[in-house]
Amino acid sequence: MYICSSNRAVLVTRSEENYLKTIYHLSKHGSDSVSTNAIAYKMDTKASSVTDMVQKLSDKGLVEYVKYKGVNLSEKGRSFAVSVIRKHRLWEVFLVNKLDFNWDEVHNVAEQLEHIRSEKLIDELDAFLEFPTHDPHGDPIPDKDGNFNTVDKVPLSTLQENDQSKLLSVKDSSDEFLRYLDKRNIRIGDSIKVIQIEPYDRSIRIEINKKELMISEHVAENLYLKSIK
Amino acid sequence: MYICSSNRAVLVTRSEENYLKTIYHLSKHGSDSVSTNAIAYKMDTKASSVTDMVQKLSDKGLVEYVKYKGVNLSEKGRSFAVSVIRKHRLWEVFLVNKLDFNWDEVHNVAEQLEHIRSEKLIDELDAFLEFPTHDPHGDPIPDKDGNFNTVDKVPLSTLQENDQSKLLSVKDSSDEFLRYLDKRNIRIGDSIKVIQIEPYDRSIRIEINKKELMISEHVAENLYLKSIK
DNA sequence: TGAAATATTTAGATAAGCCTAAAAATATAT
DNA sequence: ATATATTTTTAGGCTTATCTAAATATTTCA
Repeated sequence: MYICSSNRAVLVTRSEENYLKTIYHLSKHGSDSVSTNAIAYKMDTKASSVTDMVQKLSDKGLVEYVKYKGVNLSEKGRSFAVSVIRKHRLWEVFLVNKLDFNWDEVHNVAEQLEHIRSEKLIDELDAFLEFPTHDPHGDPIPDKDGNFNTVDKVPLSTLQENDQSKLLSVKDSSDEFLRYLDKRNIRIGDSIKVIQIEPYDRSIRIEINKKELMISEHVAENLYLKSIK
Repeated sequence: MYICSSNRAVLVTRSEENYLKTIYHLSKHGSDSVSTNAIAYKMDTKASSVTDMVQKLSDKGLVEYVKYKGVNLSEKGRSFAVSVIRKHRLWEVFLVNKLDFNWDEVHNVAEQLEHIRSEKLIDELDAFLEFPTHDPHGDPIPDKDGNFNTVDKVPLSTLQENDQSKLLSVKDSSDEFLRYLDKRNIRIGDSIKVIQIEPYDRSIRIEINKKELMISEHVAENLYLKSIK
């Protein structure tokens, strides 16, 4: 019988945590291996640095790595990545709900806070925030065991005319996009109805908060609505 | 006219912050230069490492360093050290007052949190905690400008029989000592009266919370009471 | 299919922060 | 005062995480 433990005896540095997190995010989309270049691009570093690190992660059993073929997280690696994401998102909730941060201001600080090592800290923070299930951008917060509360979501750009649904999260959470949404009073949880899709450029007229608004296809691709199946 | 700015353009690494903090604490006691060995002992590192770092801090204008003679913080260095101490103590208050940490559990976590870089974060945290003036161990929290709320305090071991005063802070804030105090229900703010001093070993019988208690000289040296002048 | 383009890895360098061992300066004590 | 002990610095190495440039593998497409 195997003890398929998550083996937390492994020491993972801050830099390794960042790599694991990035690989996790990149493997959400395409379901196959993550390429060296994709990681380098996302982390704003060089491919050669990625190769070095990926070899180290492989030696530690955190990723499965085949030369020239890219990497996949191991069970252990996924567990670390999810734990970092959990911390990041809980801190974001703290910053927005308890301190006076706007949702476009939390990212840099949360990127630092996510590396604080203390199980008690994160458990107490979770309780203090009353066990939030989603961060300020609508992304789900994994629980202690790494389980996500998954809800089917689809980009607004895939909806049809007259479809109506609730804004669950944003794909792009850059300062610029979030401020764009603020300016138009678009908030997570708002109900959005597709009034008309312009065939020429696929821009969309929507109704939100009883007002009509025009958004580009690009914006629509970055808004996730609850799937209406 | 000199612009005697605190010159925050200097980049200070996490390790440098730790050295500055340690030098600050060591220069509180003896008022002259801090020796290489004293720093090494306090930081559990080697004297040669301290020499390296102290030279770097000197190059950056954060300390005044004379070979073989030790270091003193510059104005700039003191400012960084105090800023780290401010962050450390505010986080301790957060952990104890908002999360469910005991005062003997905060140190390790605060040592990590004190290095988070975000002026907004620390200002908002300060406000959220309602601008606390002291941390859970009774140590004063400097304000944004680095000013401490100073109150004269003296070790309990210097009091005379029948003297009575309030417990302001602890000198030793190790887990062991704090748990020793917990076990005897001794808390910051409690009023303590010296009943009798045993001449043989300078152990002291005190009255606290209407009960009498025997404490060793060593314990008495680690309890700071409000000076009765 | 094979040449050109692209992606990835390797080799060797650098900087930070630490180490050990040896050398040099300072302090102590007879 | 000078020999001994202690403290501090220097010299040279190590590790982590990065980089550039060159070498090698893979992919693309004519």
